[in-house]
Amino acid sequence: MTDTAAPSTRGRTTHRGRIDKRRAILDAAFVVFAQAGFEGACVRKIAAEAGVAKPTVYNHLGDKETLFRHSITAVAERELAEHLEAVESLVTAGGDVREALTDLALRLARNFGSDRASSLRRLVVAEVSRFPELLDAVWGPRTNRVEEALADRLARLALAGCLNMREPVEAAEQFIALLSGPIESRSRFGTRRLADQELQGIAVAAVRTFLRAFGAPATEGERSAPEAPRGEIT
Amino acid sequence: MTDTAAPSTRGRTTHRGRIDKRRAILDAAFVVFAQAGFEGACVRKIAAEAGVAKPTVYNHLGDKETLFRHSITAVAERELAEHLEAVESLVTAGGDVREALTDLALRLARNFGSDRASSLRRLVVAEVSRFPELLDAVWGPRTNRVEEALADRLARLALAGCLNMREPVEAAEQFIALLSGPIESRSRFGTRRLADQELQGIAVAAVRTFLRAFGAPATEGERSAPEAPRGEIT
DNA sequence: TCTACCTTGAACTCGTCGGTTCAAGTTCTT
DNA sequence: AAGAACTTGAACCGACGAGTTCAAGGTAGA
Repeated sequence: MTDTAAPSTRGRTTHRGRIDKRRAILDAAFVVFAQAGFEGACVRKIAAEAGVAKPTVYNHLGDKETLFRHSITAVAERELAEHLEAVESLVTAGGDVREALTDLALRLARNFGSDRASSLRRLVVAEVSRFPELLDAVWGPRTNRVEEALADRLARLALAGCLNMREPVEAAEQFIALLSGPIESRSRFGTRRLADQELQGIAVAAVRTFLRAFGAPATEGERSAPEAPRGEIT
Repeated sequence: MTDTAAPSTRGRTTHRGRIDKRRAILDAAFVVFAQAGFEGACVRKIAAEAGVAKPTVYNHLGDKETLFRHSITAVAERELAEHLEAVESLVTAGGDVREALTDLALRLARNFGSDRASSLRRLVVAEVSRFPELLDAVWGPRTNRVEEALADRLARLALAGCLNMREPVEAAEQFIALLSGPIESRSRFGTRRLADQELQGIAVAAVRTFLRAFGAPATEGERSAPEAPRGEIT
């Protein structure tokens, strides 16, 4: 930790080391902020975690506030991109709807349940009164961008006859809720790490309930049919 | 603000004023903590908000930490009691299941959406790493007590043939998720105050989806029947 | 080799906050 | 009236943290 500047980055162009240090500072800042909150974190600790001197931190990102903003938005963008990518990949390429939805649910659940995601959520919720503009970076400008994208996909599935719903945005909202709610609850606000098996259980349960509510009439026979085995994914 | 000690509390019995002051301090502490977080809040401000001198605060509740704990648990207990009371009142006394569930959902939604509740949630989420034991006060010792109580009620409804489910705890978890998820999302983490009409819409939508998934086969005709008007409660 | 930029560690300023002390009331009890 | 308990304002202390300054290197490019 104290030894920085891996020699591999030496022979590069001038500003290569700078960029590495900036990234290290941002990463360290997120770690320390996530653990202590904005007020509780001190810049000395961030500098130490980044393996960098304190003036260097102020040299790269002037304020503690801007440091906070940048470190948050950096991971928020990565997180949002992952969620969106998972949602965009929801297609019915001839396959089963339940399978596609379960796949999506599992990917989203793993994202939601990750340490980075829960730390990010905790931080933003905690400091939303001090930094209200961070909501836009994490969720999107006006409404939740993940829900929007999911609503688009669900609407196409409904048009294709694979689903049965009137309000795709409402259905998307509830799909996300069926996932994130239990994850938040069981992980006790991100305190307890959820095993992958538990995430699978939550995802399967969410999809089961979702399809019971919004499954297409064609596949309705599943409702009274004997349930698929519950714990694991087949 | 600077003028303290409303004369109305003067002529009481000796310890009456103490209790009033203690309560005022706890209330003020919650307000200030909710707005600034644990580290961000300073005792001077709490004392000022309570209309009380700073030593009085330390006289009643020694530490800043114990002050925090007490102010949080006080609010949390009231909140939890309200939720539990709402859940306990879920009975099917001959009436319609949808009506009873909608009633419950609306009461819970109004609780969730209140300023106190979202502030409480924000605070606990923010400081859960510093005060992990507060989760027990807010949620219950091991699992969410509201979900437990709701699971009991749902199980009885299922036994009475009004609902159709295998895992009442899972159904309860999802019912709560269908409520709290959209409320959290639409209120933007408690930043925006939700109008009562919006809360009604969320409650009705949650119950609709829940009954589509777990409604008893007897009332299944509702699934393809024309929807009830959506915005308001009839 | 020279120069310009970065980094580093340490010290420093300045403000704030948690917590205490104290003398001077104020109110209730006896 | 006497005394106990509580409150108050103000001052005080020690600690700590944000942000700056500075002299001493280090490194890259010309």
